[in-house]
Amino acid sequence: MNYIVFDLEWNQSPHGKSRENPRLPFEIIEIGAVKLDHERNIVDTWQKVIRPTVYKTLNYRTREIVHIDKKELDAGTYFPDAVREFLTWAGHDSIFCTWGTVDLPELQRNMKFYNILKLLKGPMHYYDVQKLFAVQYEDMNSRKSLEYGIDYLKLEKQEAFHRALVDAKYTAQIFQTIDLDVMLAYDSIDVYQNPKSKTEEIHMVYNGYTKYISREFHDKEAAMRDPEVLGSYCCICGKKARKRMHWFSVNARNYYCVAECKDHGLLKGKIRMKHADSGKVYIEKTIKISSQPEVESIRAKREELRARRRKKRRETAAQS
DNA sequence: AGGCTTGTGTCCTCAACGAG
DNA sequence: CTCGTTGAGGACACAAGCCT
Repeated sequence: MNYIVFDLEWNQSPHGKSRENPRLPFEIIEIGAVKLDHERNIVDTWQKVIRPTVYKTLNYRTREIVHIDKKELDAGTYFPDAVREFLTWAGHDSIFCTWGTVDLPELQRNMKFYNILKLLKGPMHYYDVQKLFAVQYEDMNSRKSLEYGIDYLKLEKQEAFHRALVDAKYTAQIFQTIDLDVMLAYDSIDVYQNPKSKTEEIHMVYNGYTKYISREFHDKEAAMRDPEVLGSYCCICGKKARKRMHWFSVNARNYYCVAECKDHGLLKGKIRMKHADSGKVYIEKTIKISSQPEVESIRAKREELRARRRKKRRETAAQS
């Protein structure tokens, strides 16, 4: 088993949104990758410039960021050939690692455009090094730039950022500093190819929380009627926990609840609605260990929401 | 410039319910 | 019965911050 730390550079329509191809808003122009063995020693690298077929000139903003000239692009590899070679080089039992959450979806969107998405089965586990960096060095929820991470760790900046192999190397260097237990406790799941059937649904148990990714439902209401979606199970023992506060929403996408496990105490649940490509919806549910003060603040949040609506109504009623 | 995510806030509609 | 109030929540806009 190897780790494949990769990075992409991409381009977009040079003439604005009105003249973009809606199936491919971003076109990959370079793939760079570093292979690490199971002890995270660097053992190989791989890099290819991709010859664009959709946007043949660079968007002015892309030109400012990515230092690739037209000659290099014109001499590049046709995307499907490059991806086939990349995946073969990566090997089937490897785990991908990227800085942030966007590279894997972008890779798959480009693959879908060229009708070769079947070469990469999803959903898949991967390591988001940007997230691991936040867990180990920051406040857990921050998302910093790659350069911030390199500066923070005082690693040498020999090569300029924003070439795929360079950024992949920097990401790999940061990845090497992440404690094994942090890494194992915080893997990520890419759901560009979200679960379609009950058997494809994902149930993950982490240190202190669980994650569930559902199959597709016709709409939000159908999802919020499903017993599996609504259930709150203890993230330690897996037993059904008793609801202390029913699912309530702050907006159209997020639902919260509080439950209590007989043996392991207070739990907080969060449901996030996601839109699948097909127009249907699926949900991501996390259940975490909570505490009395946190439950109080959730309750306060709900009360505040109600109070604000009440106040608003009073004001509008007073005006008319 | 554009995509994506997360959090906030506003406005509107719907249904339940009690008062008159 | 109608009306007003209330909770609930959908639709949408906006602002950060990442990514290129």
